[in-house]
Amino acid sequence: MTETEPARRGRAARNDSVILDAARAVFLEDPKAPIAAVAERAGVGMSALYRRYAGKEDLLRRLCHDGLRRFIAEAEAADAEPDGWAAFTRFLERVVEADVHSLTVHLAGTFTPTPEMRRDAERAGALGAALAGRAAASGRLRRDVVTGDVGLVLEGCAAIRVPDPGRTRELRLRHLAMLLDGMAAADAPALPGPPPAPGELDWRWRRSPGADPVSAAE
Amino acid sequence: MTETEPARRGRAARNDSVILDAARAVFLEDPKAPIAAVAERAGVGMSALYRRYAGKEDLLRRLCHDGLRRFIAEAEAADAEPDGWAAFTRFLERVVEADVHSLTVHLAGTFTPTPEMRRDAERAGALGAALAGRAAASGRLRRDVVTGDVGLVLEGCAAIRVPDPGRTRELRLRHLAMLLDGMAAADAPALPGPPPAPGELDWRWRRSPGADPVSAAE
DNA sequence: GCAGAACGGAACGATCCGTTCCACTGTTAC
DNA sequence: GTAACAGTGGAACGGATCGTTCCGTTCTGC
Repeated sequence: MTETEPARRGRAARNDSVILDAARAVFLEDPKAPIAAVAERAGVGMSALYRRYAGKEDLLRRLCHDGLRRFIAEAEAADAEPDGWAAFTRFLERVVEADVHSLTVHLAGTFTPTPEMRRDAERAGALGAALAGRAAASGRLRRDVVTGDVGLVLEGCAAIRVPDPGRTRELRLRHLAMLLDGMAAADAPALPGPPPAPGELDWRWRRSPGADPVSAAE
Repeated sequence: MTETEPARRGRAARNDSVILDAARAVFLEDPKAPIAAVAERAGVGMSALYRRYAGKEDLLRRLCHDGLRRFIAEAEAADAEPDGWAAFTRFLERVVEADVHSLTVHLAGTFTPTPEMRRDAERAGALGAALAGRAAASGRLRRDVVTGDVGLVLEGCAAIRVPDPGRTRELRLRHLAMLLDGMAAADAPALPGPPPAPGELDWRWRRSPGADPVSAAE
C-alpha cells in the first residue's frame, strides 16, 4: 500500500470518467438501457463497471445526483447576474443546453434517492423558485406565470429529440426562445387552467423504484 | 350465419370498444406496456384480445392509425374556420386535448406501418403545413416560425404528464397557450438556430420495429 | 341437448438483463 | 525471477418479463 502507483491509478482514473461519460450518453438516450450498453459504449467489460458501482441502481443514482448538482451550480451561477430577467433566461438556457432535466427527472423513480439527494432536490427547487421570483420582480415575466410553469418548460424542451445530439440541442434552444417570448408576453390574455402547484411535478421523486412506469419515453 | 344475432353481436361490439378504449389508455400511459395490462384494464381475458387482433403489433397499428385519422379530422375541421389564426390555434388545442401526438408519434417505431398509414401520415403533414401557412398569412404568426416548429410544439406539450389524466390535459393546454403567445410575438427577436427541416421530425416513422430506441447519431 | 362462438386465464417458450464468476494481463514488492 | 494482486474482459447463469397459445367453460341460437 505505498503512495505512488502512477500507471495503475492513472488508467483506473481514466476509466472512471470514460465510464461515467458513456453512462450519461447511454441513459440520456434511453433511461431503461441495459447496463451492458454502457460497458460497450465505454469500450470496457462488465468488471470495470461493477468494480466501481455496486449495481445499476448505484450508477443511476450517481448520474442523477451529478445532474442535480449541475442544476444547482447553474442556478447559483445565473443568480450572480444582476438583471433578474437575464438571470432567469440564462439559467434556463444553460439547463436546457446541458440536458440536466433528463438526467434528473427522467432517471428519478429508477432508484431510491439518498437523504442527501432529497436535500439537494429541495435546494434546487428553492433556487429555481428564487430565479423565477427575480424574473417576476423584473416586470418582464407575465404576471400569471408561476414557478411550476418553469417545470413545464423544462419538461417540454427535454422532450424534443432527434437522432443527432447536437441538432437536438439547437432545436431545444430554439423552442426555449419561443417559450421565453411567450413567458415575457406581458399583455397577453391570462393563461387557462389552474397553475401548476409547487409539488405537482415532483411526483417522480416520490415513486419507489419498483413502481410501474407512467412515462416513457421512454 | 343468420342475419340477426343481437345479443352475441351486441356484447362482442361492446367489447370491441371497451378493448380499444383500454388499449388507448394503457399505451398512452406507457407505450411499452404489456398486452396483458390492456386485458386487465378492459376487464377481459387474453382470448378477447387475440380474437380481434393478430398480435400486439396489430393492436398498436390500429391505435396509431386511429390517432392519425383523428389528427386529419381535426385539421380538416379547423380548416373550415375562416380566420387563419383561429383555425391554427383551434387545431393545436384540439390535437393537444385529444393527446393525438402520443398516439401517433410515441407509438411509431413499434410496428411496421401499412402503405395506407404512410399516405395518411403524408396527408396529415400537408394539412398541418396548410394550417401553419394560413396562420402565417394572417400576419399574427411571427415570421421566422416554420412548419416544423409545430412539431416541436406538439412534442413539448405531449411531454407534460402528471398521474391524473384530466390534470395532464389542463397543464398541457396551459403550456400550449404560453407557446401560442410566443409564436404570436411578432416583434420578438429572431429565433436562434436553423429552423427544423420538414422531414427532420419524421425519423420515428422510418424506424423498423426491431430497432433500439433513439439510437443516437452514428 | 347440440354446435359453435366467445371467452377467461393458466401455462409455455423466448428473450432480455442484472449480476456473478473465472481466466488473463500487467505491475509491484521482495 | 516470482509471488501476489489490482484491474479487467467477457462468457454464463438465474430470474423476470412478456407475447402467444391452448384448454376448459359459458352462453346463445336452433
